[in-house]
Amino acid sequence: MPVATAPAAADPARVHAHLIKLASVDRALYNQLITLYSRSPVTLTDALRLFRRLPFPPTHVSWTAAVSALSADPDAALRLFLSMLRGPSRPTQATLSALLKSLSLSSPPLLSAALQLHSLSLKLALSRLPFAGTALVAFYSKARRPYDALKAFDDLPYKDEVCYAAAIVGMAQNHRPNCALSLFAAMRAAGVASTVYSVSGALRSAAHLATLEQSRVVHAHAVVAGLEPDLVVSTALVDAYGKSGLVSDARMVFDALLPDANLVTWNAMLSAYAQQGDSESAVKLFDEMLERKIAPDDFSFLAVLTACSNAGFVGEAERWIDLMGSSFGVAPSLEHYNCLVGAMARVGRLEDAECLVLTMPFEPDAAVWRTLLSGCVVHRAADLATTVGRRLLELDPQDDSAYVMLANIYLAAGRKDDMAKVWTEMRDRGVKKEGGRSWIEVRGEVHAFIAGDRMHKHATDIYAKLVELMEEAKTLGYEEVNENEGLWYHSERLAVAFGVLNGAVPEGKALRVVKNLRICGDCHEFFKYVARVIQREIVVRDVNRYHRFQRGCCTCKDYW
DNA sequence: ATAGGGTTAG
Repeated sequence: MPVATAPAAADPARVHAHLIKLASVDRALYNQLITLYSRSPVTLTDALRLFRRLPFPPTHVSWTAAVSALSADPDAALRLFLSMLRGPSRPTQATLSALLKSLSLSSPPLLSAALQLHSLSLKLALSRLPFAGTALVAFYSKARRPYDALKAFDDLPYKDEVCYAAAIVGMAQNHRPNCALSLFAAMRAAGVASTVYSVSGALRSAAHLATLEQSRVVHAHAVVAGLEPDLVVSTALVDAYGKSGLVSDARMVFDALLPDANLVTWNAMLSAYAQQGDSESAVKLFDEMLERKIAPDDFSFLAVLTACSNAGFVGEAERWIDLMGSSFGVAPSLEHYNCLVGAMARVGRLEDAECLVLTMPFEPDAAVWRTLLSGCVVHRAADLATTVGRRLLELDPQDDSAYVMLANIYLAAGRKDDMAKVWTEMRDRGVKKEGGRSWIEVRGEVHAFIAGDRMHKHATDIYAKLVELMEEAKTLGYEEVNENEGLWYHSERLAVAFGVLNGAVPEGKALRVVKNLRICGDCHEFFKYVARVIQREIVVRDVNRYHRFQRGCCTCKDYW
């Protein structure tokens, strides 16, 4: 072995000289050396020097190795690529994929350069080759062009596990969870092996949809494929179960990998508790994290503070804000303060919350005003809502939720004229109310509802069941807050009524509904009674958190 | 020889 005769590693300059002597006898070795040196930032300049002083004219492999070495600097990589085109060497799919990767690292990704590269690769008949095609899929995904990414994927005549993974992850990144999951299913149907990449992409999508069934299906698949021990896969599992409301399953996966859990894993578990408003478990886990010498980051504190906010623990939230900067060196951000505002608003300390918003070390953004306004909704503070709503609409006149909240507050306060003004203003500015949508998973199938819709094939049964539930709830003491018939068929009610229909959800199992907006106050009240009527748990995940209705109570303690 | 895909928050 010639390498065995190399001088001792203690003298890197001599090792270097020796390696070059070895390489000069073989072009392949020389090109490999460029790559080897480019792997570490310390030797990166050596890699480029090697390329410039090649003892032979650079081949397409040398060019590709050099482009790849420059991937952290897209402009330089691009310039090098252009000099390649001026010479006799033609780019291959390897060159294109290296350059595309580099272009995707720039923020924002260099789209126009990539488009030119794409057209060049079409001309050279490279775009349908696996490496170039996959690089295109990945590039368009990172450039937020999911449609182009899918087209590049469809163009590939042979789809291997890497391009499937790129497409699945790309759709997950671009908030196309249904698309990502059907790609995952298609991949399995085509007999293409799943990998840690495709599985984590699918799990991220299942997490996005909060679909328990899909999380379980992908989990089972990961176990069979032997991918569960992978840290990223396990972390994605913790997150998917957490988001789907199965905190105990999330914890089981978490405990199984505990010695290896990294910061991201701990944060995923923390935010699972936060979404349930389970601040005791969140804080307990946080302490365990410290015992294991994992240093918390801004994200960890955001999870803990979200838990405090959801639980309405003002004092706790104040302590954490103070502590994170003083004891952990993590400066609180506006988002952290937003949680404290949320905690105060939830428990009805609206003046304190307003004072905090005006005096905190950050300029409040629309999200903060929205938090405060939603506190005004819960506590029916119409006067404060007027000023808060104005500030919010100054910052974001297109925020449909602001108009809706204001109108609801005025309605509850009997100020019909003010309410009418809000609706008029909304219409004049061309703002459309985001429709409430709810969905429920039944036997692996997702059924979606919008308020008042009769699109479902069992609509008649669903409405009949709803009336029945209503009557029974009333015998237990349920009173409608507003004599407003519109509430009767809110999307979340339709979803629950469907879940109660014969055998839709197995006996004794909780009904799990996901809603795109905040759950309506009257529906919230109604579900407390329905849970008693049907004698099982109703779980609703709205935009903010989980609500679990059991024995006439909700885990949010009516703070939300 | 060179080259493509991953987890928390929004």
